[in-house]
Amino acid sequence: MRDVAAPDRLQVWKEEGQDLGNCPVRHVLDHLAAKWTTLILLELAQGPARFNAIGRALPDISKRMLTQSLRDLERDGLIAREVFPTKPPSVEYRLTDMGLSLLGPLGVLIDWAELHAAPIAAARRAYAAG
Amino acid sequence: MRDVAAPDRLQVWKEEGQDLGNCPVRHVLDHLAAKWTTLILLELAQGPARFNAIGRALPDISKRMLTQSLRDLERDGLIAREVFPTKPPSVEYRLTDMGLSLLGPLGVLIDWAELHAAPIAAARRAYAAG
DNA sequence: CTGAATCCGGATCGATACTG
DNA sequence: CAGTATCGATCCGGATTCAG
Repeated sequence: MRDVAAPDRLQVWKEEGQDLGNCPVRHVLDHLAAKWTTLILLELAQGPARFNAIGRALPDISKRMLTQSLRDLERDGLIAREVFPTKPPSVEYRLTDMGLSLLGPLGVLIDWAELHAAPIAAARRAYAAG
Repeated sequence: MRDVAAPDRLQVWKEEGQDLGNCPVRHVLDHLAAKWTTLILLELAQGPARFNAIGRALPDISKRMLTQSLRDLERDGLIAREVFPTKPPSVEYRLTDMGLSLLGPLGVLIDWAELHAAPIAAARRAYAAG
């Protein structure tokens, strides 16, 4: 059970003298929070896709953010970018093995989020009211 | 296996006409990414704590951010705030049941992050070099 | 088609000083 | 002890425009 292990994690880190403001976990969480990277990962989980195909799948993303998010993910080795020298050129993005392995933990979190979406919304309303 | 379910999630959402830019999952991920909330949750996982105690455990957090992060978590019902009318006053924060239930999924993600921290760092260096 | 470059408004964050 | 108020710097994200 991770419910038992998790509480000790922070203590272990502190004993190891980890920089809590800059630990490896933070980098991962930052990515997940980047507003689009998670959706891109989920989209690519359905198979490789090209730039505009991803853009179409995520209606409200701008080209700027799509480019930036893809670069971030590529930089961390979660997705791979392959250019086909066709005319006009096409670029395909796909999950790497590491990116694929993130889908599991991510799914767990998504399950939690969906399960608790209603209680959270309720707590928010209660907080606003009181 | 969630590795199988996750890829379909996005497709399901789209079929349901979900607003991908504003889905419940996003709210949760935003919190985890808020740079401090995760650390606060881990700290409180070790037991209830008072304002300054949390602050001391997280060396580089400012009072401003600590207050704000605690408010956010309280607002969403992940932590509870109890004021003791002592003199001087003391305020204790503790995880709610819902907050406690988040530690599991969070731990899974942390495990992944720790396991892949080295490969990610390597990918980053390789990207910077190439 | 696939991006890069630029500009800009708003949100965010940290430090400081102050209150009950 | 437990915050609040305010200011300034920085960052982020969106729209637009340009290029290969």
